[in-house]
Amino acid sequence: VRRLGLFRPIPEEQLATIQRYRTSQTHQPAGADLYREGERPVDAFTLFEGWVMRYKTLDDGRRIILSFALAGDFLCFQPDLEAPANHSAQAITPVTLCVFPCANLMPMFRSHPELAIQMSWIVARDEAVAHEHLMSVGRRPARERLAHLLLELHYRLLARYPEYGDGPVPLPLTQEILADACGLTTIHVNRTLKALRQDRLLELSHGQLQLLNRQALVSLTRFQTDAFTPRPTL
Amino acid sequence: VRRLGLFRPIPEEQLATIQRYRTSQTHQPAGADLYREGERPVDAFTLFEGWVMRYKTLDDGRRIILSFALAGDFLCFQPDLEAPANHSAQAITPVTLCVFPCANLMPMFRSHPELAIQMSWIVARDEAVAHEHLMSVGRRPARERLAHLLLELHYRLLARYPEYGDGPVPLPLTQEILADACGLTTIHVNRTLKALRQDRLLELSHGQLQLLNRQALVSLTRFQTDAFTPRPTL
DNA sequence: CGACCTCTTGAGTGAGCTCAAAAACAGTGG
DNA sequence: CCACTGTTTTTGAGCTCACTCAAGAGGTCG
Repeated sequence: VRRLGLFRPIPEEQLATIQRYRTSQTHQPAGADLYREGERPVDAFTLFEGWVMRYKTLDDGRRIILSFALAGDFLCFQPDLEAPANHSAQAITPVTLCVFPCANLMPMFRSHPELAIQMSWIVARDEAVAHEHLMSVGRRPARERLAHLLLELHYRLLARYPEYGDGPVPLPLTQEILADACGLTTIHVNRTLKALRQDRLLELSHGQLQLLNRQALVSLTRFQTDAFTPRPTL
Repeated sequence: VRRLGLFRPIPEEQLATIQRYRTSQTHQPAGADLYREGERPVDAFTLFEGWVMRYKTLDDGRRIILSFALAGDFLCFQPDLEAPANHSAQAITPVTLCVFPCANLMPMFRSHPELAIQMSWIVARDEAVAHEHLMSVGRRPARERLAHLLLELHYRLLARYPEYGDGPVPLPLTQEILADACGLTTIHVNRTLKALRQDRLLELSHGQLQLLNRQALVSLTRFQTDAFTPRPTL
């Protein structure tokens, strides 16, 4: 029961509340769509385990990945909960989710205002992350852009799973996914990774990421941790 | 009194509350910094009149503009209100602001939960706008990118000031600002604007934007209004 | 009437793209 | 355990969109 939606201590009373509004947890296989741009979402989620990507597509197939969600992140909150979703979300690995029917969210906030405040924190953090990506995609060259993303993910993984320490961390992202997150082509991501590897900055293969020179990476990308420190979980 | 922070009707009781937590309105000249990345913000604002840009810079001067705020938008809400700001905001034109000391925000939300819910709406809308920009900057070529931004601004202006109708709307942005919003160079923005003008899609000069072929612009940029419709104001 | 932005145009370069194809890998069923 | 298939990674060659550098024209404000 301790792990039910909790990645930091929450008062007992509040926990009981949350449990009242969520239905039980579910599993989804890799590749499952959690919700789709243009369709009215029925459920919101807290991610327990696994990787999820949030993305948008243009009708000709161009895609941009908005963010990666890791354990503890909340998915599918949007301004108007009755409106169609403005982006899609898909499981990258098999995932475990805690389901909150969207229709329950507003009542939940109204009866437990503390949760509404927490939600505004969560969304504000998501916005800060989006701003960080905007900076990368708009103003950093491919090398810095990719390095920055990998540093971000490494930082977030380590915050969540400190046991990884200095060793390699699992990173189940294809080069195509990295490309869509950085606004580059798959091919150019490949070449850029090769360069980073040759410069002994990092190693990425077989789904494992190893930072070889964190110092150099941080100064190359001017990496700031602010935006990526975890926030309270619902 | 009707225009004090209100761009849509708000119940009397709620209005009284807001007024209790805000100090009176102020004016700032064009170019004034409202808050700066890395410094702890003291006030949050509702913008009454004028244009504000939110932006981030890298230490070597590269800059990206995250969003433009128009009348009714709320500025300077962030996850941790005690932390240094993660981006800067500057007045583009002279502005009129309604000031909320940051220290008052949390107490205000706690005593009036409805406002916390509205804040999460506002932030979620800002996030959706950021996502839209991410799509542009990451996946659209210069022409579409610039046209999309101009359409967005035109759409938002018209929603706020319907009296402009089909005519030209004031757009007090330099090409350098447009460039930093699109992740392009000033020079390339200039050439791209020239091309859009020659193709009779739009006219932009002397701070006036005129759409000449809205139809073509919408289909060129696949413009969706969803993200940009106004939300409740604080 | 200068001084300073902002806008405009030209010429040349390069980072990242497209097209094409081979090599490595992972999952599947026999 | 292996052949088979589809996905992912890797490499080469050539091109183009957007960038840099440079300089002139136009506006605006003291």
